[in-house]
Amino acid sequence: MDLLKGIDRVHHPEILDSGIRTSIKAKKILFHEGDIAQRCYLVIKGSLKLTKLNEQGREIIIRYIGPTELTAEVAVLKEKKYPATAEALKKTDVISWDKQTMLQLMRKYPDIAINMLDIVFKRIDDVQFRYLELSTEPVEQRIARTLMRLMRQYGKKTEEGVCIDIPLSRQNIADYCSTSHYTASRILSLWGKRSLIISRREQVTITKPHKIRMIADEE
Amino acid sequence: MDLLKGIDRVHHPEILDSGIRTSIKAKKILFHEGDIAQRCYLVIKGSLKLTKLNEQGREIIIRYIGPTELTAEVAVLKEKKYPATAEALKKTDVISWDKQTMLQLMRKYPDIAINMLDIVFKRIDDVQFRYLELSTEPVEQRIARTLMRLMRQYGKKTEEGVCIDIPLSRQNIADYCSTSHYTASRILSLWGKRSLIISRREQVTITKPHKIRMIADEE
DNA sequence: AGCTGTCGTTGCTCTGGCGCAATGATCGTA
DNA sequence: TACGATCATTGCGCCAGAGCAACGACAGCT
Repeated sequence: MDLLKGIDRVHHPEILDSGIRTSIKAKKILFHEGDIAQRCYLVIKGSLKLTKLNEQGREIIIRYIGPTELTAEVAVLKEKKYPATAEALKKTDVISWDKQTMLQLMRKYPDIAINMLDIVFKRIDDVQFRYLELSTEPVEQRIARTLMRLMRQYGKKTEEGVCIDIPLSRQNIADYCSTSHYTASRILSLWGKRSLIISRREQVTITKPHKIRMIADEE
Repeated sequence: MDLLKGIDRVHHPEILDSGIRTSIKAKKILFHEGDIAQRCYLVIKGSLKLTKLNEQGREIIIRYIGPTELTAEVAVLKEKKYPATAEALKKTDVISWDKQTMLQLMRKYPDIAINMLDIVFKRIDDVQFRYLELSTEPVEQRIARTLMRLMRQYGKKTEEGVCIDIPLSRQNIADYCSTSHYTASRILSLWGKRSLIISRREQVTITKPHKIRMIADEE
């Protein structure tokens, strides 16, 4: 639990209970880009997709958010807008806090504030790195890196390989690494033929992680 | 002064004096990407260029940092690395604080912590927006937006127009909006012929800001 | 003044990847 | 089980922009 790192387990219930537990149905929107940020959210179960739209209505995926991850931290400050839209991929449980409650918590447990800073810095690092990637790496490499990222976040071992356990269309992959669904499809189907992955409708299983990693050229 | 917003002027000297004032010569490096972050910096006079390198050694510019702006906030947390390299464009004066001092300050003046959060959230917003831009807008538009940004940050009124008052080569512009210096040169020289700008060696003056703004297509 | 090195410009070529169109595969629903 | 809707695949043409090469302009140094 990123937010509670370093805090004695005894206090966890108090902290979590001070928020409101809600459940969002699959494909429902939790908050919209541009709305005034009222609450920040911790995902307990399920998954969110965080996206932004440009003026022409093209969607890009900022990231996926799974259990134990926090989002909309910006809600702790006043008069801020949500910088992106969050949509539930499946039935998703979250705990949310409004500004006052979260600030009180941070005052009582300063580690929460530190952890939040830590989360936020990691976020910056992440976007900046992906920005660098987008500037300088070709699509194939970006897709490979995206699969590696998703594998680490959502990978489930199966007898076929590591399955990325969220609904993941070619369009989603394209939106996540800024390409077209045509290109995403072409590359995935190529990798499928080479047996690096098994690709089904809205689902990818990685059978040769090391090979994908080589294409990603990490480090 | 972003960092001191909302804090009584009486306390400013104490806060600023608790840091160390240093001067960096033009073209000298203040900190390197990847080094352990020891201090965070407030620019008083002059300017910094913040860059990242990819594996192949290609440079991208994250942003320029001018007076009253803060950088390397990440240094308040332990064991963090500088996420980018900062180089002085000209002789630049900064005030810097180490982790302990800054944390003490934040404890004594909680507004500093709030302001820092605010700065950091603005940073995320910024990168995410530029990421969206890079994904979806053509080069010409990105260059126009970059010029608008630099104009707001470094614009000086002259009789010719608004001059961007930092050394700014075509290569710099290219690194800032992820294109090649060839393309940057072609576009700037086109705009020069249309008298939207006056472009000299390492210097750009915008004579028709509204036209550039139209190309940037802001809002 | 002349030399050297950096920066800027521009014609040319080449290609990564976009987007259309057509088709096939699979899902949910009645 | 049949049908519409969404998702995936692939051949094809096209073009924005990268990169090379060659040259010009200007700055700083001796």
